Amino acid sequence: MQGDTVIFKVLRGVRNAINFPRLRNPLHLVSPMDFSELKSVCCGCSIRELCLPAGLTDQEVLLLDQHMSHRQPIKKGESLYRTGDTFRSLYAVSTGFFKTSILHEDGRSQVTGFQMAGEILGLDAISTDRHICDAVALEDSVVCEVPFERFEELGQLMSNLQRRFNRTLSSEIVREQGIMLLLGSMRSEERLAAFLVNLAKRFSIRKQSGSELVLRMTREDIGSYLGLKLETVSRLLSRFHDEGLLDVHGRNIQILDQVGLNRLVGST
Amino acid sequence: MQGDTVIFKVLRGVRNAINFPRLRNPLHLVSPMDFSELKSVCCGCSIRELCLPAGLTDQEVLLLDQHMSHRQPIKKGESLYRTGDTFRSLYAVSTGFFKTSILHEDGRSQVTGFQMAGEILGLDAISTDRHICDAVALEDSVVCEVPFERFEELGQLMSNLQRRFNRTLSSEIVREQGIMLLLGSMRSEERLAAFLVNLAKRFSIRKQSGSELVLRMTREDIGSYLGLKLETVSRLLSRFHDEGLLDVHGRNIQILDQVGLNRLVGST
DNA sequence: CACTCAATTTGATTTAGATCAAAAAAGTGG
DNA sequence: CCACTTTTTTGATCTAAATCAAATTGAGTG
Repeated sequence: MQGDTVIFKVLRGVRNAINFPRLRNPLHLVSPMDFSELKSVCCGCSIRELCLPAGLTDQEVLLLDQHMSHRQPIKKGESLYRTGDTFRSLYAVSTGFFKTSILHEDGRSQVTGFQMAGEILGLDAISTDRHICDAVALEDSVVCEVPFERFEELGQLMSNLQRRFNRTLSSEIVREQGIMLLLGSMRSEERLAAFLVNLAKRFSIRKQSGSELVLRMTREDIGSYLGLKLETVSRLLSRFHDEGLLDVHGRNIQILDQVGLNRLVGST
Repeated sequence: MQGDTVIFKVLRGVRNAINFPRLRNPLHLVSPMDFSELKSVCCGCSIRELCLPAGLTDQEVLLLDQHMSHRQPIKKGESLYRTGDTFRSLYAVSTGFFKTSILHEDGRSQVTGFQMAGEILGLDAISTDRHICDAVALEDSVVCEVPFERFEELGQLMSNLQRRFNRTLSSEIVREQGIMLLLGSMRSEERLAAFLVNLAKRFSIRKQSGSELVLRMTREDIGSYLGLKLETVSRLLSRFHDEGLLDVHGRNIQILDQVGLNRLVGST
């Protein structure tokens, strides 16, 4: 294939250009390349800058690419991983929408996040080598698998990548702190408003409309995420609708008053 | 000083023994050593195994030591850092007790954690280079400052350290998920019971009594952390006392029925 | 030691959101 | 297209925890 030849050339360049320190076990670098693997997962990806490759040079991205597995499709409703599964890989959402939820012993469960294109799944599993939550696709999706052992080795080669990854992990800590604040000290309407504003922001960063939201999750999922019951979520949506903040048609929600919604989050 | 001489010898040994790859800028390794810095912060530390050096070899710990700043005392009530401060260092609690809290724009604040010996402060700041919470000492404490830039370089040298650090970050993510579960789907009594059980466990790991807790924080701090009002915390403590689960004398709390307390967390 | 200020406890009352219930709407598959 | 399940909405009622209020305890300071 023509494409592969080009990439091969560039790769040779990368090896020479990047002045990386020697690995203790550099076998995976000097072994003959498997061309079937050279799918250039990241290089042509439209959301590169929102994902793991963010901030890397083209050459570094190419090196990262080499260590990624194929893209993997996940059908709506399927689990990417489940609680207790041994952890081998992180997953970057390429397209689609996921939810993660933890299970409490007594059957209760709580949604801990919704992930869209560019966001990383599985960061929590690094600590114990086992997944501690379930990741379920809420629509037909595609993920990029990142075998973590290889990724850690690559981090040793590319300080740039490692630094970015430290930030990725730290950002997840910050995100969760935001939810702690939301769950611990906001009233129901503030929570829902914050949720919608956040969702809209993330959609618009991805070049999708920041006002026309198509929710992929049920009211129950939203409620679980926000520490509310589904009835409360439904009532609040109706109220926001009545107040002219939103236009609600089932899971299609249009934000009519961005400012008003933002005011709800910050105040009271 | 005699002590320094010994350490110096060992350090020479370390340099030769550890077969680390070359750094792009290895200046800080070959520059003449600053003996005043050689305090051996970690090596003799009793909580080494609970802290950043966990799992490192003696020689690796010595190398880490070389990159740490002095121990730094913090008086009760003082801030280690505040929201908005630029991030330069992580801090490992050596002795003492801290709380971290985030401030909402509208003045509301929420306690996001309590940190004791061996636990790391500042992980959330990596993402933005600014601290996003306040860290306040709840008793006279001592912290070990870990300049983060140097630490990242060291991570590039010692894959072992970097791997451990990835886990440290991931553990923090998991810890916060636990709190999300607590805030989102537990009733007040379960929250408080979970809090006490967790505190007791962490004390006992540190060779302190796992049943005689001396709380360093106010009822309001506890409430803020658990998403409850201080009156509720107080009432619950009184109730647990009446039910024979605890012996409560102000901030001195003795756990009388560990099993009963654990049952509260898991069930209902 | 007494004084002051902060923290804690306890009681009475209110309320936000949960729970229970039932109808309406939207998917889904044969 | 129809039968069937799941999801969503809306109403009536209940309750856990918040709020308001006041007394009590405790810690720190001149």
